[in-house]
Amino acid sequence: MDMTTSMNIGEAARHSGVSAKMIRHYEEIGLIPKASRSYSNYRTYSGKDVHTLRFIRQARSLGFSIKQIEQLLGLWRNQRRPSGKVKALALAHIAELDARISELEAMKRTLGALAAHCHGDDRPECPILDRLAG
Amino acid sequence: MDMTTSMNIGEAARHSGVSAKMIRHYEEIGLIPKASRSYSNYRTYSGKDVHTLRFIRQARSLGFSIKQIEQLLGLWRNQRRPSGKVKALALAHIAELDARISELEAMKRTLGALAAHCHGDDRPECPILDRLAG
DNA sequence: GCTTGACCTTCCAATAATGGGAACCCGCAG
DNA sequence: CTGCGGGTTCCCATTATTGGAAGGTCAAGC
Repeated sequence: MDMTTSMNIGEAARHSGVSAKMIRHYEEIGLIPKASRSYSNYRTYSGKDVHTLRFIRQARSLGFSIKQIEQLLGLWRNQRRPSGKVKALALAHIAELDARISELEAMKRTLGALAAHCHGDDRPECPILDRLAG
Repeated sequence: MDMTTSMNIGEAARHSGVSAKMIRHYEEIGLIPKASRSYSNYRTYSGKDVHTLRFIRQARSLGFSIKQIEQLLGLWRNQRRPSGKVKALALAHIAELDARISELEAMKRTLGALAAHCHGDDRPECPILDRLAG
């Protein structure tokens, strides 16, 4: 599949790992440019487009938001980008991940401690409910 | 504030830590029963209602979903509940938390490794973008 | 008694990302 | 001609929460 291969959205989806639904969605919100259309109004994609879609999928799989991916795409396409900007985006995202992880771990810790003290049998008394009830 | 104190939604919000918006929402989706209304159609809440709202807020702060909270409320209100059911809910939620934490940590690990190898200066080459580009 | 401001009401919309489905069009094979 | 496997658009649902508009109500102050 070279850069001039032209394919329908289904093929582009298969080759990129991004669902056809999402490809249309990304176009609609402007993350990717509007695809050119065939005579019968079908969207057509090139190998380069598929490459972009893979980039997006990879970024999504690392938890980047669409807005962040917009930035990343811009930097990717810019041959004169300073890698510092990319790194800054990555570090900011890592910080967000850390914040979310901390939140979840705090929940887990609290809940784990409560569950550890719950008999978990047929008796009704339960420190978990007691805590929730404040 | 005893169990017979009657208050408007704003007060109930202040006392429970749940926003008035969310109280209305919880009523709408059936998580809490429809509040009784004053002559002028204002929702009225008792201290007991506020207690329930606090319970909900606490459960939300531990990451329980609304559906899970529905279950928890049912168990809380049931004097003859088996604590095993509560514990099962808690453990299931802990498992979900674990799964989410693992996902986020995998992202963080990958991204951290990539960032570590990025110069982060004015030069354009960047292993982060290289990885995203596949 | 009237105005003002704080409060309440309902309804509608938006967020982030994705999936599901209906109704309809297109092209090819049997 | 029919059927199937694409494609198209449009609307809806998810999860929890927030924002706002347009309007009714209540208490205080003048």
